[in-house]
Amino acid sequence: MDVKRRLRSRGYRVTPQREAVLEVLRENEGVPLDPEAVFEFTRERYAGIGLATVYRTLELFCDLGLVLRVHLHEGSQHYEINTGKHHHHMVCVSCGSVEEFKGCVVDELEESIREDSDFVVTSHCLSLFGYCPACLPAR
Amino acid sequence: MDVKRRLRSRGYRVTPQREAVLEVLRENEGVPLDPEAVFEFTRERYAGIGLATVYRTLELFCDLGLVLRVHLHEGSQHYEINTGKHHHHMVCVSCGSVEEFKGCVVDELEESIREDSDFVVTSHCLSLFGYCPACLPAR
DNA sequence: ACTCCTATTGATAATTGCTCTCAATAACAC
DNA sequence: GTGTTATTGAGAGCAATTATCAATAGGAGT
Ligand SMILES: [Mn+2]
Ligand SMILES: [Mn+2]
Ligand SMILES: [Zn+2]
Ligand SMILES: [Zn+2]
Repeated sequence: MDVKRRLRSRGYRVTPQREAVLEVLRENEGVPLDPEAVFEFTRERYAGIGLATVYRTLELFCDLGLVLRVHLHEGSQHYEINTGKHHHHMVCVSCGSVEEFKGCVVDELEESIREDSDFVVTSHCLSLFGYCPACLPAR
Repeated sequence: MDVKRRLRSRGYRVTPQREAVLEVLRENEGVPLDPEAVFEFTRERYAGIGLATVYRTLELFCDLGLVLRVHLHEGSQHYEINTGKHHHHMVCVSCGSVEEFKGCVVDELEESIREDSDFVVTSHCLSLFGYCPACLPAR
């Protein structure tokens, strides 16, 4: 694992809790999970893990760039493994299903901003809302 | 006021609390405020207003389309008067200042999605993060 | 393998942002 | 003015997240 090295090189320790959380996120590639869901899945691998540890681990992994925060504008934050492929999400306002889409025009947008404004953009957050194919017929 | 008419026509009542909140939002056009800030400003006009009333009023105004919810991805929700001009925001990760930008490429994006996917997009949420001109020199 | 230092953990308390409840109040149609 | 009922303020309640802290355990050094 490259992750173990990355943790240790920054003074962090490799714990079974952290390994279990990482496994869960990897198994759910493409499915943004909230902390409660990560907690439940991780308990199946490491029964004694505490919810606070899940929160702490998710934040650490975000800092390390292993994991990405996803804002689906629901009650809680969501997280997904960072595959390196930039993308965003479409959320069905009817059933809550989440679909990825790759084409992100924001890179172009950032350029046009560099012209209009003196603001230097370093990141962005984009989510789309609407109806998934399954929910479309019902209005 | 057109707003009074709009409220009454839907069975809502025109109260001094609602008028005070609307005034505050109008005075702060271009400055997304969180409920606590709206509360504090409104108290200067209507000292006895309760925080719950502010929350209820903001939600009502959103439903009526008078006010827009702004996700700056801070702890709390933000709100701004709806001027009818579609735009998004850039947030300085250093000082927290918020700047508007008009050019939104998402409309084009929604089109390309209509081709790639069966998902029907009805709305979107976009925010940009980076450094404002004032904060740039200091890294 | 043993020791020591200290990062990490789990349980739980505390905090935050927001919503609900309910009796008192006040719009406003008549 | 009167009556109906939408609205209000105070405070309880709630859900997500963060802080606290004593106990535990990773792992570098021996
Ligand atoms: Mn994704
Ligand atoms: Mn704005
Ligand atoms: Zn759906
Ligand atoms: Zn700044």
